[in-house]
Amino acid sequence: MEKKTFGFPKAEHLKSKTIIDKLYSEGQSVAAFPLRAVFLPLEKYDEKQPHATILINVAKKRFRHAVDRNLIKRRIREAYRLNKQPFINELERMKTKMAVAILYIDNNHSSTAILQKRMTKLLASILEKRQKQCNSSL
RNA sequence: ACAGUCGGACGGUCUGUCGCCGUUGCCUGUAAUAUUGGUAAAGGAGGAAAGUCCGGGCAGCACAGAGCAUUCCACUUCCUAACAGAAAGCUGUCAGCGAUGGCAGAGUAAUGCAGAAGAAAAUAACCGCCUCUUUGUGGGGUAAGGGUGAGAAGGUGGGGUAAGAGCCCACCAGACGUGCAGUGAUGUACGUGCUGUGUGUCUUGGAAGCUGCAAGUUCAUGUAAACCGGUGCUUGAGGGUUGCUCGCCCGAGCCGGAGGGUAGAACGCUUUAGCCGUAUAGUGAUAUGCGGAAUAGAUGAAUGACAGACACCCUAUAUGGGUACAGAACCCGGCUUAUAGACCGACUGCUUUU
RNA sequence: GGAGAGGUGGCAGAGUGGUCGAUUGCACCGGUCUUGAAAACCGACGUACUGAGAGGUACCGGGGGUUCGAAUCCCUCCCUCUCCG
Repeated sequence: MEKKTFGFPKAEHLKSKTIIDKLYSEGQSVAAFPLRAVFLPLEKYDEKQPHATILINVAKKRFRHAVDRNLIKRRIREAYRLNKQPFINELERMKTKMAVAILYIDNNHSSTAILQKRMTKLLASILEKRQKQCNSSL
């Protein structure tokens, strides 16, 4: 059963309200302007679940019109979709499942090229922080 | 031609790469039409999807009846499922040379109020004018003139008079009555001297049960039909009855405290008061008949990202720049607001041109 | 998505057709008291334009309308907050 490398199916969307609440209250954050990620490793390790579930959020305060918010969300989604593979592989190696919220923290639009660059950096820094934590806890 | 007014209709297209959503077919898989994964096909935002300002459909709850309140609408006729909307008209007023556009318009029988200013805000006499006279800081007449005000007893001119006044006359504005035209608002002719402004209460006619798809229905998960206090069980606790009252109905629980569980799924969910074409009726909104096409239904929320080409616009050329407003959340009918560009039809013309 | 509530000096908060550019409290400024400060008391106190000054005009989220007259009533746009299974 080969999984697609660039897909972003429904199972990878973060939907559960309980996990989201927990994520925002207990999760840790990492920034790579204009993006910010809040992430939380999950306690249960379920084989059927994907390794990372993602939530993308653009604040209404920053962009009043729905058209603008949709455009940014779509660009972020594309950036994640095209650059997620190294991140997923690493999580698979570490045997962790993770919930991640990606927030947009700028008041201006950003081009797709910039977002893609920033996305790779963001995902790398999440892994770095997670790695440190594991080491220190051991 | 140019400038403008009104109405209608449109609001990018194609190719490639990588994705998302539900539908259908096939394969996988199964006890099974469930579930999982794969694959193919044809689809996948708007004229305003927006604001949520009105009106419905739909859903749940409520609804014996009576009275009293409350809110909204208001020129006329007409359309509609309905409306505070649309259509065709009427009157007044403002803007424009004009086509045309904006705004206002139920009634006044009764009754209340009108700050400041002003003599007085409606049985009007401050100044002024005229007159009488017992010459007093007096009596009477007078709404033409002054000043105040949004508004001062319809307006202008003439006659008339002591001075004046619809007191009389002409013209103008309104009201009422009659005739004529019109379904009607209203217009028009004649007659009657009938004539202050604004705004409440009120009157007349019409409408309104409440809550909204987070409505509501079903399933899953999970426990606690447990514990403490108060009150009640036909001598009626408590509840429903639309805002209130009467009256009526239900009938064994109800209120408070401290705590426990779930925050998932499915249905509702898209085929209609809808759209297109055409014929007939109507000035028109619209109605009726016939024929035709139909594929968004997501739910931390899909309908895209990137690259290229074309098309259109701007600038003197392009190698340059630009292509609006804006994203469905149960569904429709309107209104309002935002909007680059561009098309069709009808009409208007002051200063313009032929 | 739907349903409501509100916007007034620097801040809070009254005013619901006429006396209102605006009452009250806090803050700010000046004075009294004190060696000094606080508290208390007294006084003054919005912004812009205009004017020598006295004063005048405009402003109650923005823009229209009704009215003789609007913070108040009506329409429309903007912003803020609350509620829902």
